[in-house]
Amino acid sequence: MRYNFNDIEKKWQKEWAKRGTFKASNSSDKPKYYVLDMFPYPSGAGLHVGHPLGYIASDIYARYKRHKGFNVLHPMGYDSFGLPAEQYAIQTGQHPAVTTEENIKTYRRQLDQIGFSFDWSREVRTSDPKYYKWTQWIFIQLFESWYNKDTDKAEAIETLIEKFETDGNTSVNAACDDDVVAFSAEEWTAFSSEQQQETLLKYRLTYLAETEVNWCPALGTVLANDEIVNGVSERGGHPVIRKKMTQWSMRISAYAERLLQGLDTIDWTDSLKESQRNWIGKSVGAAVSFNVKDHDATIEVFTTRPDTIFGVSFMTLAPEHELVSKITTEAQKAEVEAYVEATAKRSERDRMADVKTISGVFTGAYAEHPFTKEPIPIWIGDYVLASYGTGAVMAVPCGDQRDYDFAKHFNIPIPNIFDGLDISEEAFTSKENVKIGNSDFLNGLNFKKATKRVIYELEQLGQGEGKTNYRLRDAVFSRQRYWGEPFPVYYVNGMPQMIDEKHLPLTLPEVEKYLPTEEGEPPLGRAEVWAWDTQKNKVVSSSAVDNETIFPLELNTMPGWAGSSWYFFRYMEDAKRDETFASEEALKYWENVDLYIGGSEHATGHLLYARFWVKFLYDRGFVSIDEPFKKLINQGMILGTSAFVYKITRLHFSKDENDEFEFSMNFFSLNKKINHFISAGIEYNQKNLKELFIKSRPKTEKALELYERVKSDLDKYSIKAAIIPIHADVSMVNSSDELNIEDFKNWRIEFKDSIFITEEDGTFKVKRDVEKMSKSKYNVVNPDDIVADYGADSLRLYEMFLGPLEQYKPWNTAGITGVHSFLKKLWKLYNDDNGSKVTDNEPTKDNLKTLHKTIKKVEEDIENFSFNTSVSTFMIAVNELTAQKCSSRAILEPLLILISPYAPHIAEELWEQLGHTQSIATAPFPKFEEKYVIESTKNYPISFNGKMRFTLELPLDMSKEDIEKTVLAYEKTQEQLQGRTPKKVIVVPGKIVNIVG
RNA sequence: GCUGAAGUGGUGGAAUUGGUAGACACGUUGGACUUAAAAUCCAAUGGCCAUUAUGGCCGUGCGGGUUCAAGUCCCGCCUUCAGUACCA
Repeated sequence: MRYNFNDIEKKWQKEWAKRGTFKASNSSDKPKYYVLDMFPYPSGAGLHVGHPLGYIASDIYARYKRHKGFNVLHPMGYDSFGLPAEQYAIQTGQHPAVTTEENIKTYRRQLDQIGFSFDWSREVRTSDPKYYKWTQWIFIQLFESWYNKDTDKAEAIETLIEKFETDGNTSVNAACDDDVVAFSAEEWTAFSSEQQQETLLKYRLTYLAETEVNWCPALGTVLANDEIVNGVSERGGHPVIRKKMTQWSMRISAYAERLLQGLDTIDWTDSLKESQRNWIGKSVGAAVSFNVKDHDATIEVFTTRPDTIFGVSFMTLAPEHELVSKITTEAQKAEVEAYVEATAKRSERDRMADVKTISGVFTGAYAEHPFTKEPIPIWIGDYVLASYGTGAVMAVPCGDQRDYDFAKHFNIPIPNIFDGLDISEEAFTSKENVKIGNSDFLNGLNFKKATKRVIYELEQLGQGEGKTNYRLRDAVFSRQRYWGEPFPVYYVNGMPQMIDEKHLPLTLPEVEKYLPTEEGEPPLGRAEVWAWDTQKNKVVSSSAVDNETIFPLELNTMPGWAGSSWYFFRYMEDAKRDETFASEEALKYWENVDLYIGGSEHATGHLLYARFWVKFLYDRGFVSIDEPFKKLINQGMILGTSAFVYKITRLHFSKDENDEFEFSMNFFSLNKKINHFISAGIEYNQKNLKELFIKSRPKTEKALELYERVKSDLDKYSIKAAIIPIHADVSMVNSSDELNIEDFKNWRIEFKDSIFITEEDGTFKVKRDVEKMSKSKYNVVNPDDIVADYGADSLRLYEMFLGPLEQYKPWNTAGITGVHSFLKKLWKLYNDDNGSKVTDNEPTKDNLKTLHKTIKKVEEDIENFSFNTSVSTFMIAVNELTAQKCSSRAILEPLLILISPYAPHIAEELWEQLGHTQSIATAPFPKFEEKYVIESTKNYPISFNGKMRFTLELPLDMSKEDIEKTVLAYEKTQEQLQGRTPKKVIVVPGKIVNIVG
């Protein structure tokens, strides 16, 4: 019987679906375990072999947990809103819903053939109205909430209104906008409805605010930093400017401290926690206000070094700072305006990354030092970012390197306020070993004491206070796109109103084009039916807007991270999805995700937003946990191995210093279009290049002259070829890096008549290089092909075998034969030409030893997510058992269970052959027994001065003293010592012997 | 720039607490089987030197250090990759 993987795999995939083998139950006696993958965006290109890496790992773990007796929830779905579908819609006019549906079908087919144990009955799609109904619902809850800093949690907005009605806002300790003004209860009641709404908006957890965005006027849209290259749009190369825009924001900053503290309670890698900590960016310091001379204005700054306040010699504002236009003097106006304009063209990332070029402009205005009352010049500089802190810094050049560089560059004084420290070369930035000097009442104090004192003095003056600042900014939640969740919002007199939840979902309207409108409104501005009728409670024609009962709807849509911030709860619910986002029973039963696997690129986006929403839902009592992902593992990326063919562009000839020249390849051929390619590795081969030269025919008289001259004296010249590498599709290259020349010629019309300089044996080699797998690099490997040629089990094993899960590693299809032949060997252990050869024979000692050391190793590996090493372990086990001619059921049956999480199809098939009628999926994991692997002797490495010279087999229970005696008496030891007496002998029982001397 | 991660044979990688560096594979070379190819099986395979089996020296990005012993720990560098707030 042969190992017919294609039939076996199809058979079991069908069988699992039919039997509902992997359906999770919401009530079970077994302990629960929730294994989740970050759900994919279904792109038009389908899956390549890099995508399933994490899914295979999580599937192995899920299957392992089933063997270990857990009720496992292992679902999958699609993050199906997103830009690519919209781009495609803009280009082709096809509705994103249609292309998304097609893409999902492809994904599903591809996922199915890899044999994942997903419970597909719980699938979610973020673009499904039944799903985004609840995304909209959560948005409404956020709108109807505020953050009470006293209770340190989100509360219903009604409790805030109550406070306003009884006390005004003076006693309210809330996370809110900076610009709230104090009002009394009476004032509150006297406010108009609009005033009240406007005030509440400053407190709500989602609110409208002016935010800076990258605006591209030509495209009429906002761009991600990513879509901007060198200050212009990636598509089309249009100019991009920073522009303020009213958008929905999420008050994630209210949760900064809890998001930080929560990290201590979850099992994530340190590097990932570190990224989040850094992103949240907590810093403790002081807020200080500086009065501006001759203006009724103050500049608010945050500083982590209030102790250095006497070292301030200038202030720097972000060019976008609102005070800039107010305080700039007539004389400086032109220069300042030019600088502001220039800055608007630079991206934030650009400004942050570029520390070498120092730029800035003096505004002509002065601030007043809070203590000395001395004037301080106010500058603007693009190293200060508007969105960071208050958008202004008090510059202390002696204590901050950027300030120092700025001061040096513009010849601003650098007062030294550190006792006994030299600052003539660079700033002293450490907080350690500081003694403040030259600073009035701070003289002689260290960092800690000076900070405390200065904050006290600032408070006395009413010009500052101690403050903790977070780098984390509120998250912009509006997108000027079509393919996203519509906001359940309409506007009455410019004030946002929520649509009642019983009328949800508010579904996306039809539009004739997916582009922004001519007026620069988002695509929803094109919808003809997009107004809210408050009487009929439904969407009606936009032309019907009368601002009395029919109002305009919000035109922005939600960002990609909206739907992905709560989808893990949706999977928990199976039956009551229409009534609730997830029922209380389901939420209670599954709690949170036990294991989450996904890419590290989500470290600060998705993973932070999801934690924020979960904490919010927890505060409001909708869920019972406040951290969604207990354990998290980042899988690395599988990279492509690109193939390059070398194209010769020029030949460079040299004889001596005075005789050097080049031929362009265009010189030679009669037809310009002929390309010359040279096999990789022989590009400097003189013989080949000279042959090429001789065979060529120059086109012009002048070239012919030169040609003849060189040809007659060719031996004396040395030739170098100038080459450019060109991507060739990896499917045209075999495992020995040889190019299929015919395929390559037919690939593109311009290669048709190319000339190929091959190796001696007629082959043409490509140069390999590792790059990201992508269509444009022609290095994409489709899992469909791998499954067809080698089977899903081989693909699964190979993806794991490639290396550690977290690591980035290149794909190389050639290597898959190794794991494939392993599966064939495994098959042969159970079958020969006449069918099954498994017997009921008693296992030998060796058989048991092999099995049990395999159980131990594999179990440890799975627990440590070291899947690559367990594949090696299986190979070793099968090699050993084959050599032992093992046919014993007592060995081969448990072996199948060990392998089944990795290669489930072949395991099920062999399991069935052994007479089982139940799936292997829930067979109990074999138990490791120490007694089968205990050794009585150890082959000790004997080292001399740390270098291993030979090994010596000794009993493991031999005492240290006896080992030393035996080793020293051994003849090879004496040979090594050559009469010397060892200074020292180190014996580590069970490990090593090292002789020093 | 900032933050995070990674550098070990021709290639992917192994060495889990400092204790035999290169497990397991790929590739390559040689051999068996075959009319031939594929498949399968066997052997060799870090580099250099020497050779009669035996051996010797070097070797985990670079430079130092700690230790009886360093891929592993410490200090200082170099290189590559990722994230950097509207790609998902």
